[in-house]
Amino acid sequence: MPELPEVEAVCRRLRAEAIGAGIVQLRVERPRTTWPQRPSWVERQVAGSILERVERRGKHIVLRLSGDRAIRVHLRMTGKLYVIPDVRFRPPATRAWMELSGGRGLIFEDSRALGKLHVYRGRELDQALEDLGIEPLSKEFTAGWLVAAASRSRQPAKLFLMDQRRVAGLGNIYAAEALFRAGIHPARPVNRIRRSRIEALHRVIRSLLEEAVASAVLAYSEPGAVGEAESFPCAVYGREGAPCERCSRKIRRIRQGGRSTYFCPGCQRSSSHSG
DNA sequence: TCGATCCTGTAG
DNA sequence: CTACAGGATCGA
Repeated sequence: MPELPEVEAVCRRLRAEAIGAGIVQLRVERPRTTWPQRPSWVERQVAGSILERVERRGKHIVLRLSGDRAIRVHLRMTGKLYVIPDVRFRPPATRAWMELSGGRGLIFEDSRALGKLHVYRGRELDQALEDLGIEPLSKEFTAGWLVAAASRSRQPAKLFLMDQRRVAGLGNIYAAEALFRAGIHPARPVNRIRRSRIEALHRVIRSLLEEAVASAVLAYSEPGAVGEAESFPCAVYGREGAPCERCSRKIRRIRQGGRSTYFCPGCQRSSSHSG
């Protein structure tokens, strides 16, 4: 379920609930979850360590452990990572889990089982993350950076935004929402978009993500909330056929890179001369 | 740069 | 039954 804002919410909650906890044991229920690492090896690396820090890089969750170990979790489409009070009561779709000190459980639940969990020692983690692009909420992500990156690519705007090697953390929803706010047609090659509009795109990516993080954190802090942060009010995503909130034209859906793209044909024109 | 693929669940 | 799902990777 997660893009950057939801992953960020998960990280914050884990920090509040699990920092300092001992990891009594890790169990991998599904070998493919840690592939190509062997489950038995992964389990051995982690047992007996302390959870010291929780970090986010793009859509990846990094659990820093004592003993110079790190766990990297990617939730993909349907993954959830959360603490339960009693490790004995695990949901059916649990793909991996940790017994924390005191009998609590850290659960990696994932109905579609596309999510991943890997363990790294020392510097190995940096290698695993080296292909990831810039953090869109960092100070390095400037308008100038985006203008330069866009000028070097002929990719359609939406695929450009979703390319994790460029900007890390945007997915199908927030890429579409950002393009709507910036008034950019999702199929438009990024190197043919006016500079001022790329600068606008930079601004809306920031504000959109900040809003979405706030919204996800709020939704995810509700008691009982376990994985969902489906609270963000989308202007285009999932609204095919509904009227655009700005111009009342019908939201359209097209296919890009095998995925659905939603956009407003009135607010996001193929030519750069839209209003 | 595209399509197929990895999986399971749900909606139509 | 088919289509689709907030992701990423692989081979053609």
